[in-house]
Amino acid sequence: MPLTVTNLARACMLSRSTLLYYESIGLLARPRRTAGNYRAYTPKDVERLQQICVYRDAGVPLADIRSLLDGGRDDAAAVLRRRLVELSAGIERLREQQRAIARLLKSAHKLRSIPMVTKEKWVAIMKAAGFSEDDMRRWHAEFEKAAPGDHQEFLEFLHIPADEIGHIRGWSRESPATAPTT
Amino acid sequence: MPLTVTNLARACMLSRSTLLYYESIGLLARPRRTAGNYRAYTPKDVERLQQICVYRDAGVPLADIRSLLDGGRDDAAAVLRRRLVELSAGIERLREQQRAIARLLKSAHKLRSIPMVTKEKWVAIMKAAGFSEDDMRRWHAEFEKAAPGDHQEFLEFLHIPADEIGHIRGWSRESPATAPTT
DNA sequence: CTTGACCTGTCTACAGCTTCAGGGTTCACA
DNA sequence: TGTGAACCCTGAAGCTGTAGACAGGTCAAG
Repeated sequence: MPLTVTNLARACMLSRSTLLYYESIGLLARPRRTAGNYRAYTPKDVERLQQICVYRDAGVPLADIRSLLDGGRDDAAAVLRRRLVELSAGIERLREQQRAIARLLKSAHKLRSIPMVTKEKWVAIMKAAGFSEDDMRRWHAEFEKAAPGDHQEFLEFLHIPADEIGHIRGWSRESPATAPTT
Repeated sequence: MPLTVTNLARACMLSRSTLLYYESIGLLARPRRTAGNYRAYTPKDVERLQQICVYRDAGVPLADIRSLLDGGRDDAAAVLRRRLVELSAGIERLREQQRAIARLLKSAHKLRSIPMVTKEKWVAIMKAAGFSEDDMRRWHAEFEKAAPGDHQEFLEFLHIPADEIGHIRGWSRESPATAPTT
């Protein structure tokens, strides 16, 4: 009546695959085998697995668990304290997501339209992408020259009022598309 | 001056790879290309990406984001509320881990020895694995017959006192290893 | 014309598993 | 003795979302 892999897995609330995986990465030693080549776990294997589970339940990465149990000399307490810090960060991240969702739901009636790209946002994006004011002027000029229709559409897309659109397209036509940077 | 992939990525605090990945899975449309085959993103692309980022920041899986933006008709609010529930569960899991670590650290002086396998634990494991009292008796008998030395070692391993070990091995030898289940 | 900073697509890796394909073993029951 | 269910085996591939490396194309400036 050897202790087989599925039985041990059930006893430890893990899946058979998980045990096999642990064995494959060397976290769990290869247990002895029965005549029929079935895994037969010994109490030592079980003890090891239980230790693994303790750390696993604490969310310690498998690599760390291995070094704790094998190398032995990394202080377990240090690893756990490090994990504690990670956990705080993790919880904070999730809370941040909760807040983001709360904000979205609060403006639920606008869900369809978020996020509207406005002139301001577009400029911010382009600036963040490293475009200078000059770059943008040349970009408009280029756009106006190459595809005036699309340019108009684009400006409408940014929800810019008609008169300002006229203004922009005006100076876009005047300024040379390939003007020097200075 | 087209808006290229790296620039857009930087502007949105993503990596180039991420944008390429989104494009590869069809979450982001393939943008138009310049003469030199560079990606040139339009405001529409940018808007799409911004919407993606909004949901991404809320931790919504990419598949859900796609169905929200494309299929359109899964209620965004429903997805967000579902995500909210997941987040609560996630936070609770992390808190549980914190508690587990706290318990471990409280008994720091014992860190070396956790978790000791005792007779009780072993029996619990075997029971959880579906072994009946009878199964275990037969198991002992089998063990005693096949490898008496290992049996002794195993019992010591479980921290069972010497006299009880003698007792167990005694009846193990007497009872037939292959006794019927009844 | 070269230099250097961009861009291109493709491939690999990460964690921690799960699932699959294509078999062998064990055991109770007829 | 045969059959079927419920196990077991190995090895490989797939999953999520992202990061980074690679070899080569493109482009503006000197």
